[in-house]
Amino acid sequence: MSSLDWLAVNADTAAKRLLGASLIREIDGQLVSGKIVEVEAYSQDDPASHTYRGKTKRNASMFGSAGHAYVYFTYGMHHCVNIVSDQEGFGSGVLIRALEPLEGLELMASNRGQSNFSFTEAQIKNLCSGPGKVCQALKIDRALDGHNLTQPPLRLEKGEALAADQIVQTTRIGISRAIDHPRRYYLWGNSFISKK
DNA sequence: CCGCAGATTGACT
DNA sequence: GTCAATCTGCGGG
Repeated sequence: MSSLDWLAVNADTAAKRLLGASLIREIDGQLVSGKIVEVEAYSQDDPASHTYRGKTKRNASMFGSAGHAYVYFTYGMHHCVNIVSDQEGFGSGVLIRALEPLEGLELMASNRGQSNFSFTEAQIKNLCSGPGKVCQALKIDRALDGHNLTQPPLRLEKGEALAADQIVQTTRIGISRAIDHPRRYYLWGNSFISKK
């Protein structure tokens, strides 16, 4: 079932389509999921993209077909997950920067190394408000690099269509090149994003 | 509340 | 050898 054809489009279009979709992780029979509320687009023609200088061992899955995962390790301690977009052979993907937690919040907290999780607003907002946090909460690492997102233990489900005015477009975070390219998108008014 | 330094590993030059 | 699509805690205002 290649039901992720809707991601075989340029990274910016895929990014906007991914807002509102759900990422569902299964860990030992337990479900952990969240709604995608903040993303960034990267592609081979973009100096800020890992694929800008061509295919390497690290970024190979970003050149694969749409709807697969690209997971990389950075800063010596964090993983980040992208959803591959566009055509096979063109290095393109969408970084998942934040989720609105839906299911398995206690397991998320546990995965994040937090104890005494008590569902306060502040604690819930701290679970998945950043790309490193998302991977920690959903226990995503390079073992899932290249994974097909139509299959367990990590799946993607399309959300409801959004009105254009629900999406905010702005510049990306944490990069040093192409810092003026407005390729970051988030849901307007959503309080689970990493930053305004 | 805000800004910044430190942590720590692997991939690429 | 350099540097990274980050997070956290701490110190100052």
